This record gives sequence, C-alpha cells and structure tokens, in this order.
Amino acid sequence: MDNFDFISRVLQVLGNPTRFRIFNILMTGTHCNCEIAEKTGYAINLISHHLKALQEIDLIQSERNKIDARWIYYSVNTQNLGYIQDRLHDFLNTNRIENRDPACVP
Amino acid sequence: MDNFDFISRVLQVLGNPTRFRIFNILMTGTHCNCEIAEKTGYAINLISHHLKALQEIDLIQSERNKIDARWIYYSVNTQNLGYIQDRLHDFLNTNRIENRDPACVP
DNA sequence: TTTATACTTCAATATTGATTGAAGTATTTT
DNA sequence: AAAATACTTCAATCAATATTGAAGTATAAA
Repeated sequence: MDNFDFISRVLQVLGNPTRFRIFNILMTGTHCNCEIAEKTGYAINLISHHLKALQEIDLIQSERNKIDARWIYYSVNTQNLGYIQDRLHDFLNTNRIENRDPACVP
Repeated sequence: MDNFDFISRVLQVLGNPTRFRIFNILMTGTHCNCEIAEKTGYAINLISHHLKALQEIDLIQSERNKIDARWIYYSVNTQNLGYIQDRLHDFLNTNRIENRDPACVP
C-alpha cells in the first residue's frame, strides 16, 4: 500500500460519522467498550465493529486489564496518529497545487 | 455546523475513494470535467456528481472559460484547503489526548 | 435556426458497508 | 463446575450513497 492508498484508507475509516465520533471519544483518553456505549448509546457490538476498523489502520490500540482481563481498554496510538497527521498535512499542502493550464481550450 | 461536524463532513467527502482520486487530480492543477474523465476513465456524469460534492464543502471551485463558456474549469480552493488543513491538523493533534483512567475498573 | 459540444440533473439501480440480533469466546466469580 | 461478565464474531438485513443511462441546460458553431 503506497502513501496515496494509505491516506485514502485513513480518510475512508474516519469518514464514517459513527467511527469519527468513537475516535473522538478516544481522543479524550483511554476507554473501554462499555464506556463508549454509555457515552454514545450505540450497541456494544457495533462499537466493537468500528473499533476493529480503527485498529486495522493502527489508529488505536487495545490492552486487556491486568487484574481483570475481561476488560479491554482502547486508546489512540499516539505515535501512529502523529504519522497520519503529518501524512495528511503533506497531502493537503497547498504548495502541491501546480499552476496548470487545462489541456482542453477552445 | 460546529467545527466537529465540519471536520466530520470533510472526512466523509474525501473518504470516498473515487472523490479522493478526483480531488488528487485537482491537486495537480486546474482541470475540466473531460480531462478528469480522460485520466480516470470514470463516466462524465459521475465526475460531475462528485465535483459537486467537493464544491459543496468549498474544497474546490469552478469557473467557465471566458472565450468558450461551455468549458468549465475546476480547481482547488486553496484558501479553504489551508483552513481545512489547519482544522484537521488541530483535530489530530496528539496533545489533545488526555491521560485518562477508564471509569470501568475491577 | 439547426446541430454539436460540454456539462449537469434526474431517476432508477446497484453496491457498499452500517446496523442488528444471535451465537461464540475468554475470563472471572460463585 | 456452573453462571456471570465483557466483549467479539457471524450472518442477515437495512440504509446510504455510488453508479448508470437518459433527459435536460447552456453555449457555440455551422
């Protein structure tokens, strides 16, 4: 997957409003599935589904509680978020835009 | 529409791979519909449809050719792109992430 | 003023993937 | 060992929207 496809995929994943909302909750810190359910009102399996998509692009990570491993904590993968932030910034950089004359002229 | 919804909408629009590809072509400079069709192979009305969506969030703009007004030129709205770039950068800022203990603990 | 061009809009269909409900897994508690 | 908890995975349905084909609009050329 080249950089173009990577950015496209990230936008696709965050482009879903439900996922965007869940991600934004994780931006306020570590949460478990049940807490996200509480805050959003979404079904618990739906949250699980979207967390998986976020995890697949390494935007978030999960960790089981040391004492009670039934609890799984989800948090933003800060290192990769920084990377994505940079790639996205580069992608949207206005300097990339060339002063081009369209080929189709009368 | 608050900033959160705005970013969500931008991600939604760019999250579509076809639109993302069209947008990326415009990042290489001004194009008319027919040129995008040539480069992508997409149907001309499909391109028109996606350009409209990009235009609705002011990511791109259009201008008719002065001599032959049948030609419509599409280009990235650099000012608004810069704004979006900044908002997105803020949104993804790792400093926003709080060091939070999940409420659900054993 | 008829025809051609460049593009848009509309309406219908197709596709993707979001959502739901049920079943399954892992772990802990009793 | 059985029941409860926290969550995941599967399979089916549903909804949003992408795509297509046809008709429509605006402008220019013949």
